[in-house]
Amino acid sequence: MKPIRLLIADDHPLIAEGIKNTFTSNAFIEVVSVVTNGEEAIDFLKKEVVDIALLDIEMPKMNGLACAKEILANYQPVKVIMLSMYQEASLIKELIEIGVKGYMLKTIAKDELILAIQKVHGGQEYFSSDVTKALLLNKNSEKVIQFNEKSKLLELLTKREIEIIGFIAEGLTNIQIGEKLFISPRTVDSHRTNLMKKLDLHNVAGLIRFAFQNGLS
Amino acid sequence: MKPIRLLIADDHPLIAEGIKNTFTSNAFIEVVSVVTNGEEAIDFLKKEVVDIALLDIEMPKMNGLACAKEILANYQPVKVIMLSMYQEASLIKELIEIGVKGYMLKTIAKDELILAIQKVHGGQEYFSSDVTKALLLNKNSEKVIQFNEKSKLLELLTKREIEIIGFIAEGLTNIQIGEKLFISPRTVDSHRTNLMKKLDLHNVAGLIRFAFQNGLS
DNA sequence: ATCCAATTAAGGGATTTCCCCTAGTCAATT
DNA sequence: AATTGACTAGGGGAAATCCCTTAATTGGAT
Repeated sequence: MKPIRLLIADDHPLIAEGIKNTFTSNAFIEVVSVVTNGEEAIDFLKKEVVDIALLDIEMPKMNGLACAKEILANYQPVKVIMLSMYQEASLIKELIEIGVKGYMLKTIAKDELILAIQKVHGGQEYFSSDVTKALLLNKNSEKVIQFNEKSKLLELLTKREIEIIGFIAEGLTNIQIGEKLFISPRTVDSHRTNLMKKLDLHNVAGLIRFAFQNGLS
Repeated sequence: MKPIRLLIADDHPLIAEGIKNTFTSNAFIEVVSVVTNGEEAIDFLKKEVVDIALLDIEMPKMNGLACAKEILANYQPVKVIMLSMYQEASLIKELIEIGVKGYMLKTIAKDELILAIQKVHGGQEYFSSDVTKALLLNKNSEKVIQFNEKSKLLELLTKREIEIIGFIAEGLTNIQIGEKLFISPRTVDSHRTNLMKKLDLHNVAGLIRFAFQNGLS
C-alpha cells in the first residue's frame, strides 16, 4: 500500500516541523513538503502529486481559506484538511461549502490528527469533536459570521475611506480628521456616512469594531 | 559538558512536540519534560532539576505569565524564556520586570530558538529581533503603554460599568442598553460618563479600544 | 470623448453623545 | 451611627454624530 502523500502549509516553522515529525514514525503517511504560505502550497501542487493538503488558516500571502478554494477548484482530487488555532465556527460553514473535508484545532493530539488524515483519505470527513460542538453552539450567533462578511467588504472600501476609518478608530472627531487631511469636516462626514452605508453599520462603535477586526487600527 | 535541561510548557501538543523534536538532534539541549499548562510545569519543577523553562504565554489553568512569576519567585536559578503567537509588546515590559530572560514568537526558525536557549543559559538575554523592533516602535506610542495602565485600570471598574462598556463596544446606544438592563438611558449615560472619567477617555472610540484591548468585547 | 468612481463640499435636521451638575436608595464597612 | 461606594435618575446645554440630499471636480478606464 502506497503511503498517503501529505503537504503541510503553516507559517510557523516550529509547528510545521512538529506536525511533520508527528509522521516520521508512521509508514502510512509521507510528508512530501512543508511550506509556509498558500502561494507556495499552490506552486508545489503544480509540480507534484499530493493526496492531502493540511492547511493552516492563518498564513501570510495567501491564507488557508483562499488556498483551499484554489485547490478545490483547480487541483482535484487533492483533499483539504484545515488546521486552526481557534474555533472559527463561521469559517467552518464556508469551508464545508467549498468542499473542505476536515477541520481541526491545533490543540488535538497527534493520534487524532493521524486518524483524521486516514479517514479523509478514505473518502470520509473528519471534524474534531470540539469543533463540531462549537459549530452547534454558534449556530445562532451572527457575531462571527459578520466577521467573515466584513472581510470581504473590506475590498469595497476606497483608500480614503480606509484612511478615515483608521482615524475614527483612533478616536479622532470629524474636525480633527479634517485638520489632519486638510479637508472639510463635512467631507469627513460624507466618508463616514458612505462607510456606514457600505458596511451596513449605524454608529462609530460598528466602524471601530470593523477597523479592529480587519487590522485597520 | 552537561546538556541544558529544558522544560517545555505549551498547551498545543503538536507545537510542543514540534519544539521537542527540534532538539532531538542537538546534543547540547535535553528536553526533560513536555507539559501542557503552568500548573504541571510547577509540579515538575518541584521534583526535578531544570535549567530553562520554555513557556507558552497562552495556556489553560495557569498561563505563562503567572507561571513565569511563580518560577522566578520560588524556583531560581531556573531561567525562563517565553514563547508567544503574537507580538505582545505591553506584556514584554512586565515580563522583563519580573526577570524573564527571553521572549520570542513562534514564527522563529528552530536555529534561532536553539541560539536563544544557549544564550540565556550562558547568562545573557535573548529577545528575537522582531520582538525588540516592536518594542522600539511602540516606545513612544501610548497605545501599548496604555494597555498596561488600562489593565490595572480595569480593576477600577465596577461590574455594572464593565457590563455597560461591553454593550457600548457592541454598538448599542444608551437607549438600547437601558432597555436591555431595564434601567433609564440616563443611568447608562451616567455610567458612560463615569467610565470615561475613570479611564481618562473622551469618546466611544476610546471606550471601544479599551474594551477590545481588555477582552471585554 | 464619455463615463464612472473617488473625492470633495455642504444644507439641514434628527439623534446621540459628552459632560457638567444634583440627588436618592441601598448595602457594606468602619 | 456614620461613611463610603455602587447604582440609580434626571436637568440642561454644547458638541458630535447620523443620514438624507445635491453637486462640483478630477483622474482613470472603455
